[in-house]
Amino acid sequence: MNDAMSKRNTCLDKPVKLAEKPIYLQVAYQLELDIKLSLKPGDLLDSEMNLAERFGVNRHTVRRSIEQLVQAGIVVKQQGRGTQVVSNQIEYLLNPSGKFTKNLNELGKTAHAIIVDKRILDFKNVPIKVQRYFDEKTHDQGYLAEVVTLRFMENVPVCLIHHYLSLAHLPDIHTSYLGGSLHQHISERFSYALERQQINISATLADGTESMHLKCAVKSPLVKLQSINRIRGSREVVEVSVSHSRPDRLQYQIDFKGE
Amino acid sequence: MNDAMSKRNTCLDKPVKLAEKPIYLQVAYQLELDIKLSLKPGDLLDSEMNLAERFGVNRHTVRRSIEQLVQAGIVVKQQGRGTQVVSNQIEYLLNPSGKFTKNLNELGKTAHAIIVDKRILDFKNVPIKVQRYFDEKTHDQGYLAEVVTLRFMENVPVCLIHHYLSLAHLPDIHTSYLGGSLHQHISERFSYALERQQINISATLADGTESMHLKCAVKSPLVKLQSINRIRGSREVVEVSVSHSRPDRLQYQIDFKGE
DNA sequence: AAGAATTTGTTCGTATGTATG
DNA sequence: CCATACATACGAACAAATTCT
Repeated sequence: MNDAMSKRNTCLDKPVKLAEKPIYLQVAYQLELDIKLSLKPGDLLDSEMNLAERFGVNRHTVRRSIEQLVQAGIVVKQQGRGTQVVSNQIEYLLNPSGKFTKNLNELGKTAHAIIVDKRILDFKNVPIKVQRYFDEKTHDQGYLAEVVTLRFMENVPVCLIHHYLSLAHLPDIHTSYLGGSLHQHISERFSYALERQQINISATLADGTESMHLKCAVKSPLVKLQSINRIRGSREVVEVSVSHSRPDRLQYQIDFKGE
Repeated sequence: MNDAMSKRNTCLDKPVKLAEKPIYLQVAYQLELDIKLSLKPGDLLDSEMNLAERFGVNRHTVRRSIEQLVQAGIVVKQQGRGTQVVSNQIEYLLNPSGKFTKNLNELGKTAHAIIVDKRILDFKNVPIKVQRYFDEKTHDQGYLAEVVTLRFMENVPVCLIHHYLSLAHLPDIHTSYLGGSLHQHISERFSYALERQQINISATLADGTESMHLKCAVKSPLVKLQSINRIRGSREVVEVSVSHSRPDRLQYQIDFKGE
């Protein structure tokens, strides 16, 4: 890496138009190689200071390199702890019981969710695509709760979800739900077992908010799933959720019978 | 913004635990406000140096603030020129009226399809994600047929599909299939009834080829579905297909039982 | 349980390279 | 050629979160 720095020497006679890539990209490339060759998911990278010393560059430069890897979904950082190699894409099976957290925990993955935002929405301000799934009664009442959650797997944000919830069925959901598994909370507090009725599949580009939460680049592709959840055995739609997830981190899967 | 900096003063007597956000975020917020209030798309921001002076912070700090705006898609930077407010984001248009809803169970059975390309592939050149689903026997044989089809609905191209087909089971598929429903052709010619075993869901950005065939912009989001097809009742995988479809034209849907 | 050590996060400063007009 | 503006890189110091002792 020191070759790169020689560029800064003030030798007048050398018309070196090296046109090399910036150091931080070279370091990022080398780090990525190191990770592939000698590190497993979950391993911690060497500290920024050590890496800086090893590559003979400033700590800022290393930080910028690592930032590239974060953007690429290869590592995650945590203050006070370190920089951790992330496991490969995780496969997630779509089935009628939409219990995200539970399903993943059963896969042996640590999963959790935090609340990013919540509010009460006038029904008229609910996206039309969502409105259509709620029935007249709810429509008359005029309000829905919107809860935005961010879901993590192994401390990596993978999925930003807008939940639209019927206040008729779940009166204080926007205050009582404080994170974790939403469906479990609903089941415990309201004794409703929810089940998926339908899922719509689409794709979008990450906007500013999504890129911020999901730690991905603006305009990177996201899988968009809209799922309709109703009370088991009934036709009453209680929740419509719209999720945006990073395809590089989360691979949805559908299995057809036979299993 | 200078209040923020007073935090660094070494006044021992003030236990100010301001708990404020980092300066770069405060500056970013203020900049965003400025842009909304007094700048039009296309306008250039003040230079980093001026902004640094105005906010009383280091230029690095301003750079980091602006970086936030870049990530959020609010501005773009150009070396030697300046930082420009971006024209109102071109909203990705979901065309509600002209959208086709398609159930995944019917995928691959559509009638109108044309062949874009076909060839025999050495197994080693098959994408790894596809390779893994074919068993040893096919692997030994060493070749797969790749057929690329473009599917239309109402004369609009909606879906570009790469079919990877086992030549062991479908010896002359690459010459005998001439368009139309692929699964029907396979059923008629080889008496194999295919059934879908699994679907993987992802999202990508349209590349040159895809945008050409699908008549969409390069880098527009596409739904990517990989489906694994085997002979009904057996475990033998005969076809793996990877489809890219326009979410504005084609809405996939999964229904869970109860239907 | 308290404190030290470690690691990432933020901010300042300075210098030089490179693209634009 | 020159002035301007962004890009890269170095150094130093302290803050904040986590882990270890």
